[in-house]
Amino acid sequence: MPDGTDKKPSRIQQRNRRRILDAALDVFSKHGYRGATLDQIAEAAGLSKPNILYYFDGKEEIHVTLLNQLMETWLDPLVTLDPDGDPLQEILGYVQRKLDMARDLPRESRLFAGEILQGAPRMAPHLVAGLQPLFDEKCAVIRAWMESGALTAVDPRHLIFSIWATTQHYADFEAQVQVLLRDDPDSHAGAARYLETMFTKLLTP
Amino acid sequence: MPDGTDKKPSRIQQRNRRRILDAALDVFSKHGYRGATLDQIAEAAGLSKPNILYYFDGKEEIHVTLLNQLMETWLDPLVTLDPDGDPLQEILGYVQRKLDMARDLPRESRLFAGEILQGAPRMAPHLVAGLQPLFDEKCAVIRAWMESGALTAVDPRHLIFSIWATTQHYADFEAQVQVLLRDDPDSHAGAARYLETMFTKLLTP
DNA sequence: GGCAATTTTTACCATTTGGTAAAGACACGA
DNA sequence: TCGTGTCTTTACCAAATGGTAAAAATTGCC
Repeated sequence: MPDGTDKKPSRIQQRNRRRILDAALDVFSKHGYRGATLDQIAEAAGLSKPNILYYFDGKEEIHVTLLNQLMETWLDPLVTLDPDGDPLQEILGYVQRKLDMARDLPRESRLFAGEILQGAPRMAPHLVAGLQPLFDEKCAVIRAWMESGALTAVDPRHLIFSIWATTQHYADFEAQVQVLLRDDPDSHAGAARYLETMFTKLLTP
Repeated sequence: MPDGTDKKPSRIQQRNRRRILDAALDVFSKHGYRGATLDQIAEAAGLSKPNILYYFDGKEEIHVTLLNQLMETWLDPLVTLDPDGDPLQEILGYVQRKLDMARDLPRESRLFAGEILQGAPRMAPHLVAGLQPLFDEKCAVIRAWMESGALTAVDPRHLIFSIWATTQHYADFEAQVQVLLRDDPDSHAGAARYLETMFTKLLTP
């Protein structure tokens, strides 16, 4: 097994670890943690099961690694929210970025959703250490905007929840959305328009 | 095994089937379909595993039974949407009912969310046969309200999605919400106020 | 109480699954 | 080209899990 204290992962190591993580993202997001098997991941990665376990200590480590990597990507749009920008445009831009992520990274969205749905057994520490401070900080920013009169005053916490819920819904509930929207050629644009309207009307007098 | 063609299920049968389904709802909603084991369900129900299999043909039948029962409960608030009522009040009432359901039936919400998240493998027929027609019907009702000028015109499909997403979010992502809201004594009321504001501002000029 | 039908338990089984040991193949610098 | 460290395969294993057979216990009706 590649020692955890290694200085330089070889090219083969980098390539295979990436392969494994990509395959695992596929499988975990499709079947959930317990529903995914190492055999499935191995086949999707084009490697043997013992070979997978040469690169990772076990199923759980693969899952945790994915979750860790995901955190950064996932929080990035919120990090980008600029206290010095135009309040409404900042919020609308955030909504847009989250909606684009739901379209472009549905596997990541579902991996995250599955983990939270089960009570975040492998992610609770990250939520407290990573998400909570950022959430509080941005809530304060939004609250300041509202107190300055730049935005209609609503509870910033529920505002953020509603942004997460409405955007991620298109990835997490895709199976349902697809049945109900049937052959809508560009539902993404429709969702974008709808959400822009909704949050604009909410936040302006 | 109790014959499927039975006329009258005995009292014992009724009691034990109910126990099993309640236990299974607990376990399935907490761990997902594959994550749940018959042993866990059996223990939660206070019965032995073979005894469980005396009442149900297998794990899958228990799951499907739950899903079938759930459909009715789940769709009921939307069924109640009255074409002859006051448009805004009807929508706001629907939001309220869905939010109450997220609080009162979180297990059901998570069971449903988990099933959809995995691509609705055991529910796709029900979505097409049960949900789709109702969805289309109510979209038409809402569209008519909008065309009559009683509500601001937006895409009714995305409106309904946003209602589902924002309300169910409080049940499905409870682990996250709880971390971020920490010791909010009555977050339900806060969510109710926020959502009422949001949908009112969206749907009125 | 006696007896048939229902319900529950005991004792299993086959498969799946996460994981391991150790031998073999391979890469690459001296 | 040789040898050392890296990577991969083969052959397993123990535990967990969905499920079954059949005996034992219980219920409910006459």
